Order: sequence, then structure tokens, then C-alpha cells
Amino acid sequence: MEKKTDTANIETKIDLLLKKSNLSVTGGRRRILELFLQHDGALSHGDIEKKAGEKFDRVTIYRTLQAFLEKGLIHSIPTSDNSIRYALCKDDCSDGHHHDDHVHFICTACGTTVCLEEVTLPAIKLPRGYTTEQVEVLVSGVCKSCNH
Amino acid sequence: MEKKTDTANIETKIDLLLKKSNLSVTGGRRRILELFLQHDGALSHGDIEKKAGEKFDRVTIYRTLQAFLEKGLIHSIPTSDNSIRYALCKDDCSDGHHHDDHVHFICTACGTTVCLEEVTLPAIKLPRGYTTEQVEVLVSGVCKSCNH
DNA sequence: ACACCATTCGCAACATCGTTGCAAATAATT
DNA sequence: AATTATTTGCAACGATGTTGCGAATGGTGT
Repeated sequence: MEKKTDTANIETKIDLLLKKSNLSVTGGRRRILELFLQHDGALSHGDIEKKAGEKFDRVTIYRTLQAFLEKGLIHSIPTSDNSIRYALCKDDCSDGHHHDDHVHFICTACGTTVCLEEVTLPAIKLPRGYTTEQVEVLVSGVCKSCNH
Repeated sequence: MEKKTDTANIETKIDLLLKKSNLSVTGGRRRILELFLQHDGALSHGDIEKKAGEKFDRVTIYRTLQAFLEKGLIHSIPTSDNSIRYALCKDDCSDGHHHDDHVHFICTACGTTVCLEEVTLPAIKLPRGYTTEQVEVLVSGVCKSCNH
């Protein structure tokens, strides 16, 4: 019973998030958003394709990620290996306005990418003539779990 | 006459760089290294393919970049648009040992990527349990030239 | 200058990744 | 429940990156 309630809560949370972003609620979007909520690291397109099972077309995943990006549900993280990863945004992100002011970390041991919300971005002082719009910090190393 | 001497100097510089890295001197490698020396921003595979003319096979460019990377002649810069760019390393880089301790800048107006050698990387303090191996800082904004 | 060996190049074929158009299926609206 | 708008899956395509292999080229010793 209790479990059923929990599941129901998660589901309503997903549906609410989608509706809040003006996205119609469909199976694919529910499933992908669910993956992001369960897995607290960042996911690449390929990760999602594998974890979601065979049920969804590649194209649907591309378009869903695109929609989530545009609506501010997720943000993208560039990586050195030419594979973009995506992670959930915090609540205060909305249409095109991301508050993505944290450091991203990639573990060289297990390969997972996480957002370190507690580490704020450093101030970067550029040479005269340059204007800053966005700062992205990508730290690679060994994560908490892999450091046993 | 003087111009001929200059050209000769550049050519010998290229050849020296290649030999110093234990790479045999070939037309393709000369041309690609020349592009990096002339153009002081970072270049993607595609940029090189265009700038080098029709003369070189795509595969040759891939393999050349791979060789340059391994020998420490160039380093790669991850970008948000899923296209890796490459830039010359400073002199003190060698086989696998890069001293790539500077900030990278991408201009949102002209699209060029440059290494800001004069801006050193900030110290990032990670949460307990994390180990830092490498820090990559990617700043996007408007560059000196585009700010007129 | 020549011949020999190792390396590199170009071609072809292939794998992966991402995009677009369109008809069928599904969600939102009345 | 019917209508409309949106989303999905399929197919086809383009771009990007990889691999194997014979031909061409660079490096080396004589």
C-alpha cells in the first residue's frame, strides 16, 4: 500500500513537471524524465537508449531531450570524449533561463558525470576586451564512491 | 629574398617540430602543422578539412590529429556543440604530458576558440572524498575583435 | 644515387551519431 | 465522443569517425 502511494507520488511528480513546462504527458517523456529522477548523475543519449529498453525510437529520445532542454528541465554538459551529457536542472530553471552555476565532475574510474551543486563557479578574470557570458567548469578525477 | 628566407624559416621550424616529436616529415603533417601555426585559434577537424584544400583525405587528417595529440604537439578542447577543437601546445608539452593550465574561450559572435594563456586555472575545492586530476574551464562570450 | 624497410597515405567499406519528412498513433480540448 | 493539435515511429539521409589494405612515400644504410 505504502509502496503504491510512493509510486503514485513519483508519477504525479513527473506529470506535474511535464505540465509545468507546457509539455504534453506521453509515455516516452515520462520514462525519460523518470530515468533522470532515479539516476542522479548525468545521462548521455546513449545511456538513455540503453536504460529505457528497446521501447523507444532513437529519434524520439533526441526530440525529447531537445524539448527538455528548451523548456529548461535539463541542461547539457560538454565532455572531452565528444559525447554530450544531460542532467536535471534545479527547480528555478525555466524556459531558456538556466541557473547552471555549479561545477561538473567526471569520474575517470566509473565514468559517471555528476553536478556538484555545492561547488560554485569561480570568478574568471579575462583580459581587457573580452566579455563573459557563461563559464563552464569540468573537473575530472576520482569520485567519492570510487575512492572507496 | 627576405621573404624567401622567412618562408624557409617557417618550414624548418615545422620540420624541427615534427622531428622533435619523432614524427616523419610528410606533406600532410607539414600542411596541418602550418595551419595551426598560422591560425592562432583552435581548429576543429572540419576547419582543417576546409582550410587545407581538397588535397588531403579525411582519414589522413584524423590520423594526423591523433598523432599530434599523442606526441603532445596539440591538445583538445571540449566544446558545448559536440565538436572537439584542437590547439597547439606550448613548448614544454611532450609525449602525453600536457601543461594545459589555461582557460579556453569561445566567442559566441565569430565562433573562434582561443587559448587564454595568461588566464590561469582557478583552484577548485571539491567536497570530501573527491580527487582532482584535471580542471577544464570553458568561457563563452564575446572576444576582443568582436567587441570592436 | 640506389635499394631496402618502415611508415604513411588514399581508397573503400563500414559503424555511429544526429536530422528531417511524412503518415499513423496518441494526447489535449471541446 | 469527436475534433484538433501534438507526438511517435519509420525510412531515408547527411555528417562524423573508424578500420583494413594495397600503393606511395619517407627514412636509413650502403
